[in-house]
Amino acid sequence: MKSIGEAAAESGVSAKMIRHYESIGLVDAQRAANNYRTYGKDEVAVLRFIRHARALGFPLEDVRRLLDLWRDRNRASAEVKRLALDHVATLEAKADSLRAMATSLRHLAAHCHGDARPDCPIIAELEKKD
Amino acid sequence: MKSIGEAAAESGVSAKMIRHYESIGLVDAQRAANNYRTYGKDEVAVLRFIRHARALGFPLEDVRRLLDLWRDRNRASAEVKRLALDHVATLEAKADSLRAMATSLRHLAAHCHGDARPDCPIIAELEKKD
DNA sequence: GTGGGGCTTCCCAATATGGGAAGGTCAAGG
DNA sequence: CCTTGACCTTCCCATATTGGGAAGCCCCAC
Repeated sequence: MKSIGEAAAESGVSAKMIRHYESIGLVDAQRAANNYRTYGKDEVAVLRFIRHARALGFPLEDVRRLLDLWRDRNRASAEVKRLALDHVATLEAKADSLRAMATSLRHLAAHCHGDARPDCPIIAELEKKD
Repeated sequence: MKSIGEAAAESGVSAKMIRHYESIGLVDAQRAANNYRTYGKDEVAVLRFIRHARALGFPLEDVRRLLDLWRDRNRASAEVKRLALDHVATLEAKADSLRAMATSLRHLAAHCHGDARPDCPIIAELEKKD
């Protein structure tokens, strides 16, 4: 049985986050006689799973569903796939939005002298009346 | 002189946000005898400026600097340009990060049957040991 | 038995936006 | 004159995720 520090080192999830995930019901922890949390291999595997899902940008509520599906041996892979593709759509929408901002701003900046003079199309765009 | 509701309608910034921007010192408001906030054309122009900057993804701290530069008639456009291009870099980094997640996940999903069977490469990836 | 490192809980911080309650103000209309 | 409704005020709370830090307990090594 590992302490929270060991579980953190093994799973790559900070102790702080492990406690947080427990507080929102994503992970379980046994308690030793001294009230310290203890973790077995299963819990560490859950933590690693969460870390991987987070690395793919899944919000914690999605992670919760993924964990449920993971534990469900009778899951339909269709459900996992739907969850994943919905998330992909969300990611791509956000990426598109950010890239659109970047492109607009880059165009504006391209026309800015960028010297000591005050006039600047970026500022001009921001102060437009529409 | 406009009320906060009128300033909101004219600027496209919600009354809630106008109050918030005031609380963090981005905007100023005069008070009428009844303690209601009042706004002139200048303040509405500031609010519009903020909305445009936010639409380009500038965080409020950047907006604060942009407002200072806007008000400074002796500004060097180089400063505005640097701020903008730094922000563009941030936006593109985030967009790239999101797109990388989307691409990985899309590849995983492409190999998922997506039927009633439980086995799924997405889940398999998440439970990997590394 | 003391020091240090790890553990506990609890509060606060950041981001930006909004919901909603409780109460003040004002104009219109019965 | 009084009510009603629309607008304003302030204050608290919520969202999502991660971290910093304090105060205090636990245990091992020296």
